[in-house]
Amino acid sequence: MTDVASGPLLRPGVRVGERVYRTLRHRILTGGLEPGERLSVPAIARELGVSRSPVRDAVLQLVREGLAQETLNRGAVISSIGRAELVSLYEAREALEGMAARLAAPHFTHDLRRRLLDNLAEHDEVVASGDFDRHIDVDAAFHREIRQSANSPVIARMLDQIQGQIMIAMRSTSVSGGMDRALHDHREIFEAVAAGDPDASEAAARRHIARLTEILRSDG
Amino acid sequence: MTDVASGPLLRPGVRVGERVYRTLRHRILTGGLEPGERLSVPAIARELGVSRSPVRDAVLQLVREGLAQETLNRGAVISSIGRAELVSLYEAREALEGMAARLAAPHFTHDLRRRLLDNLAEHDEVVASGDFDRHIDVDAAFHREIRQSANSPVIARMLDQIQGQIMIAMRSTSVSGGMDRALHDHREIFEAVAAGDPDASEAAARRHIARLTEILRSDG
DNA sequence: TTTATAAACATTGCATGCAGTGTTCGTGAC
DNA sequence: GTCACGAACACTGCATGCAATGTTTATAAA
Repeated sequence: MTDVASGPLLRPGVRVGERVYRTLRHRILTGGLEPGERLSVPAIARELGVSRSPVRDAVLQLVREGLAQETLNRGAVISSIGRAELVSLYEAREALEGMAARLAAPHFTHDLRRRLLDNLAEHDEVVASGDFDRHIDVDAAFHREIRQSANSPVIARMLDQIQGQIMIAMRSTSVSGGMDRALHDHREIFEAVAAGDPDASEAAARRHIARLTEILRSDG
Repeated sequence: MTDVASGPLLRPGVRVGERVYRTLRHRILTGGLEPGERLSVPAIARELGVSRSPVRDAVLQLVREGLAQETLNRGAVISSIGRAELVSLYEAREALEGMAARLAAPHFTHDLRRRLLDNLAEHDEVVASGDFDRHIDVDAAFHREIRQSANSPVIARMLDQIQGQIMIAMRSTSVSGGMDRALHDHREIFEAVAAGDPDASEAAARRHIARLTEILRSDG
């Protein structure tokens, strides 16, 4: 039992509701809770050893964020992300990742160069070893670096949100366009951003995402 | 007193919390509640004639949406949207409005043509009469038509959210680039979308927003 | 008059009560 | 065996209680 009350609940400065939210979000994103599964407030409260109030707050936040969906008087269930919804997510992601890369280009620093090169090196190993799970992580980390460097909090927040929903969908619909191809795309984005070229950076980032969208639209 | 319990509370199928949320959101967006103002849960509950629970739910949603900000144990206040945050909002908006226009182009219908032409005609009158408030409304309606035609629920939802925060900021920082210029931009977007040209549609929409972003970045 | 202190007050965040509603499961008729 | 019905059960959503915390006001000292 993952009791929320254990560990950093004692630390003041973090609401219990916030901790419950993070716990549930983590479970959803890592597959511990599957699409369609009910989020019973009393059951979760019992399991985590807290009252229903903070659990209710957490569930409402998940709904607001698109990770769960609710029906009146019937509570919330983990979102089932359909094909059409997933396409829409990728459309938004293409636009925002493109803009993030554009904005990151003029903010390119030595430090970012180092982190991106480290990431690409690790990605190389991962692709060579064929470890798909690690690929997912390294891939996500690359994009996170880019969007944090864009220095645009709104874009960063929206991309985080999109990322969460995509991760749910990925459990049922794998839209990998190939690990090696993703790595190749990342190198292109890196080159453009490192060169400080906003147009090329945006174009490279968009191609990368648009390719996945196309796979989604065509293939089953 | 705007008692939430009056009116459609009796109608089942709408949660009280949802009604409180809409009431508060409307007040924030129309200026009834100003940036920095506290959102006292007990006070709002008393005023609206409901208990604290649904009010608390509503306030948490507003925070989640970026319309309010909270501090631990000190509750929430209406967001003050600073210059940097506003720029970030416009950056995200540029990317998303551009993509919305791109997606709307292939979905152009006779019905959409009529609604956009109506809007442009009305906008003409409004500009001629110099009515700035109506300009805001007509302008927003134009963009709403475009993004609803994009048929991408994620993009539509995110643009709605951005629009809300921009409306707060607009009260202190007017970033109008001129009503006539906005109307001119809208005509360009209309032409491109009506022609079914995705690239031109996206480019026109982005120029329109980017111009405002530039005004923001430079001018005080 | 200004500053320090404490006491009164209000609010937050979690816990819990409860009516209304939806769901499940067992019983009996066919 | 299958279906209809109803009772038991569980959950949702709103209301309210309460300890901890923050804020404000009143009083006293300098």
